Amino acid sequence: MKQDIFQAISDPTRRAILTLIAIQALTPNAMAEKFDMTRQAVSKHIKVLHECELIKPVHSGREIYYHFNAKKMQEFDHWLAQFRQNWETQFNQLDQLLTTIKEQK
Amino acid sequence: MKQDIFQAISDPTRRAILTLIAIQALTPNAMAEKFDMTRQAVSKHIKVLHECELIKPVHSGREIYYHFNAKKMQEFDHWLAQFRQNWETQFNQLDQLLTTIKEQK
DNA sequence: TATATTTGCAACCTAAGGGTTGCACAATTA
DNA sequence: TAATTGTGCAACCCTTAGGTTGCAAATATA
Repeated sequence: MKQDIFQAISDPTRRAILTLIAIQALTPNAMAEKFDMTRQAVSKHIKVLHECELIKPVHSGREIYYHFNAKKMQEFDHWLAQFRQNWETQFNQLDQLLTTIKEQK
Repeated sequence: MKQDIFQAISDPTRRAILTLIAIQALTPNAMAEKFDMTRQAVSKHIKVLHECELIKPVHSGREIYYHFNAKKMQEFDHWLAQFRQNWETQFNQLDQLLTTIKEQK
C-alpha cells in the first residue's frame, strides 16, 4: 500500500522526524531517543515516511541512516502552487467582500 | 477541538474542496453535487476545514457560501520554508553521498 | 562461538476518521 | 400559515491509525 505524502505529513511526530533529519541523517534508535514513545512506534512512522519516499535509507553495517528526500517534499510545494495566486491577490478581495456585506446590514 | 491544518489537508475530498472554492465560493449543496457521497458527509469535511479556518462562511439568506482562506493556507508555505534550502542544495549532496557509498562497496 | 546491539515485523488494543441515516431548525415561497 | 429548501447535528457502523509488547534476524563484539 503506497502512502500519500499528505497523509504522511499529517502526523506531528512524522513532521518532527522530517525536521530532524532535514538537518542531519539519523538512525531509528537516534530518532527514538528524541520522542516519548517506544522505538517500535517511531519505526512505524519511519515506515510510512519511507513508503512515500520522503526519506531514504542508507545502510552502514547494522545501522541504517535515514536521509531526508527533499525532491519528494517538492511535490507538496507543487500542490501549494495552485493557491499561490490566491494569497497574492484574492485575500484582499475577500476582505473587501466581507466589508461590503457588513455595510449592507 | 481545534483542528490542525495538516490533518485537514490529509483527506483527498477536503483537498478537492479547497481546489474548488479557491476558484469560486460555493454552498455546501453545490459542493456535494461534485462528490459521490451524501451532503452530510461533505458537511463534515466542511466542518473540519472551517474549524481550522482554511475556509470562511459568508451567509446569504439561508445559503452559506464558503470562501477559501488564502491567508491560512500560507501557513503551509511557512512550514515548507525550513526545507527549501534542502531541495536547493542538499539533494545534490545526497546524490554524491550515495554515489560515494556505492563506490566503496 | 556466545552475547549484545540494531532493526523490522506481527499481534493486539483503543481511539479517531469517514461514511451512513434520521432529525431539527431557520429562511424562503405558495 | 403550511410546505419546501438549505443547513447542521447526533447516533451509529466499520475501517484505519497510532500506540503497546513480544519476537526474529542480521551485524558487531567478547
